[in-house]
Amino acid sequence: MAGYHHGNLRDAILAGAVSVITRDGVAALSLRAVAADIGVSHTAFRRHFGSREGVLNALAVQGNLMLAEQLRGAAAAGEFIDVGVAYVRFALTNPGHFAVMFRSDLLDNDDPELISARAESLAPLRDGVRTLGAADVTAAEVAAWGVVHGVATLALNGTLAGALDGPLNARDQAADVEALARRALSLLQPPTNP
Amino acid sequence: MAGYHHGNLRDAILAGAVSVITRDGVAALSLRAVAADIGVSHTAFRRHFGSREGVLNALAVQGNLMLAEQLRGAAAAGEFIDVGVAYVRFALTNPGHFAVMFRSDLLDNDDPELISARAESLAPLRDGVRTLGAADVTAAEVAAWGVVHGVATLALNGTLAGALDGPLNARDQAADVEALARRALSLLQPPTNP
DNA sequence: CATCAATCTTGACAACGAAAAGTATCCACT
DNA sequence: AGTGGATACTTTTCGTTGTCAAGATTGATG
Repeated sequence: MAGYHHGNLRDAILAGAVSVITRDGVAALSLRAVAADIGVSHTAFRRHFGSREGVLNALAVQGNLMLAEQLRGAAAAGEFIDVGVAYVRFALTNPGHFAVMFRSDLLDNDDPELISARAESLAPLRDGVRTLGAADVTAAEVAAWGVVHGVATLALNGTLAGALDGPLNARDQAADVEALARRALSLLQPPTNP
Repeated sequence: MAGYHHGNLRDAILAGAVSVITRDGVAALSLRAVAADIGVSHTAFRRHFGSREGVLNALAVQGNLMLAEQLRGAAAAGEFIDVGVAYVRFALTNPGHFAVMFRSDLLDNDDPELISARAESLAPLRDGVRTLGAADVTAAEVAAWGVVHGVATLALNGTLAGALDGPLNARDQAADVEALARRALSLLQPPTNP
């Protein structure tokens, strides 16, 4: 298995890249370092991804497909608010992927695979919002997506933990953020008196 | 004025960097290119900023101070929802700054100047939320900040325009996003029947 | 067992951020 | 007026990075 042909270099490179990005951010990603870790030459990735942008695109596609699956699962098991919480949970659980998925300045946004994967991941959230029966559907979609994306982003870059005094005290921060997201999302639901 | 001493190199570098980041993103920022544009050597910035991280920190501080001013102005002239819209407007008007302000992986987050500037920019938003009189104040803060930050982020990376079919048709996109943010924020206000 | 395409390596290149050491200009003090 | 020192910028060098062209190795197919 350790010969000239790696056998599963594509996945190995993606996994290595995710690990680095999770730890140090995408700016610190060195494909040469990842390759050295795996034990291949510094240009081995080019056959599979073409360029650095290709690696990030593959990561973004993979992340969107993973997110889509999570959201579909949450939609099947619960209601709208669970889909929103699942969005935040995905971001906190897969920070390496999430850090790349929306960085259009680092990606080839015309890649059909990426476009398709993005549509797939967004669909469950939009469907969930529809069940709210809001008067302004577009506004509700934007509000829901905005809240979960904003909370996820702010939590990941540490701003949320730094700014809010009370509930975010390091230990089990992921669970706290999820709970916070749930409380925030519930404000979007029309007060339950029909 | 065009001698050995530039006179205002610090501001010139910041302006040049903002321009590049606005056009091509922070990953494409080359301090050497900025220096060449200005007409100084490629290490001239080190006296003023120390390192590349120093430049980005200065940009983040500047951005937060600008944002704080905008939000204070909106708070003085309007109510909570105007503060939220001003947040989105700032992001769309100053994408170069906004792209750096929350990138903790690129910044020295222990910089006292940055910490102070961040607190200053966040205060008006938190104060505005308080006027809503929500039962769960923390949830309202997170929801409000999350919505405006999420909408701004999604709009800036093009995801919002790509995903929503209706209202975002390129032309005058900034105004459209602002209007959308206002509609989304209004969902956070308890329906006006006391 | 001979090809041949797929996969990985080698070597070279330009661009980048960082660092050390040097040079020019300005300012304060006499 | 002139001089000493601090401030602002330059030059040179270094290690690292992504990219590219060309070559070496392997496994599958006939």
